[in-house]
Amino acid sequence: MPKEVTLNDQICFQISRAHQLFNKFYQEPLEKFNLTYVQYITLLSLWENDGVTVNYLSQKLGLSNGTLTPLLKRLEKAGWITRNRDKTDERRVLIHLTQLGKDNKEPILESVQGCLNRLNYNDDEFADAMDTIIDLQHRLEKTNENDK
Amino acid sequence: MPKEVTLNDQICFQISRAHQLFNKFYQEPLEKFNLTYVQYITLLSLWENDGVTVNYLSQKLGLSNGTLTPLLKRLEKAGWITRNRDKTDERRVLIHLTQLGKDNKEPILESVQGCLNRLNYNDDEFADAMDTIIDLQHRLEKTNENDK
DNA sequence: AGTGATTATATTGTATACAATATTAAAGAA
DNA sequence: TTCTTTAATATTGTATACAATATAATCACT
Repeated sequence: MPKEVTLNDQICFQISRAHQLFNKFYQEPLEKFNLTYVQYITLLSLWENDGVTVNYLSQKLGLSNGTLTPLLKRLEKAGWITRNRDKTDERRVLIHLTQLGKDNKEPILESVQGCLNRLNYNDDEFADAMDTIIDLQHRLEKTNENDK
Repeated sequence: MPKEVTLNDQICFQISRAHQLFNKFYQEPLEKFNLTYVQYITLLSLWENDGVTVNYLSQKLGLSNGTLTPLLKRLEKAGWITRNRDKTDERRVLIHLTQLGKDNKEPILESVQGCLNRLNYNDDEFADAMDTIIDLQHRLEKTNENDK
């Protein structure tokens, strides 16, 4: 007799839930900066590498340019970044952090870290959790590759 | 000297990636049924419990009614479900599977299972991965609770 | 029965998210 | 140099996703 397929047994569903919970989780530490979770992740990438193209961010964040273009415009409007055509290659748009974007790195990271600490992961637990998730990604990527 | 905060070290980011990859992963098995991943998850819940309210689905799926109402209307339009006001309590909308929705349970599950098998999880690995994700959810939920 | 509070769903506004298409610029070929 | 191809970003259309608000029905209390 085949086992019944239930919602809660689906790993995709549990990953979705974790994703939703993270979105909610980040609301509190980011509220005072008027940032969403995805906008924070974008800034995180820019704090690592500034002055990059939309395409670079798209690869790094795993988001399409159809998602990024409006998102970056909102970040620009809020004063965190600038968007400028590359003078040497006018197809490209270069994204740079503004002084505001640079100055707020530490306060934002502190606010987020304060919340992350409340998750109470010790180093081993955290490493194990990351390994499990990365391993899942690899399995999914391998399978997705085969589709092409 | 404090460690640098990088994108790839963020567990939230890795969860997001896994979520995105799952969305892509489900495209292939669901394409022939013209279903999205979230629509599939909704049907999965209805195959467990049919004739439920929007509110019930909202709780079960962890989605707001602002998300579910248009999603259910699309499922209705495609012929998978019906939406009817409860005669005994006209505030409620009861969601029922159509014959099409019932008849396609097995074909859809088979199509999905065929892809899931390609993830190559054995029972122990799968159980461990699920435990890790559920544990993460609990940590996030506990923290989110404190915010209220 | 009347009314205030509660419940259930729908709507609105904003923000992801991506596929497909369009636009423009650069690079390469004839 | 002109033409084709390629590359980079933007736009459009559809689908999540949720907070805040609106609407309507029910419940609880007097």
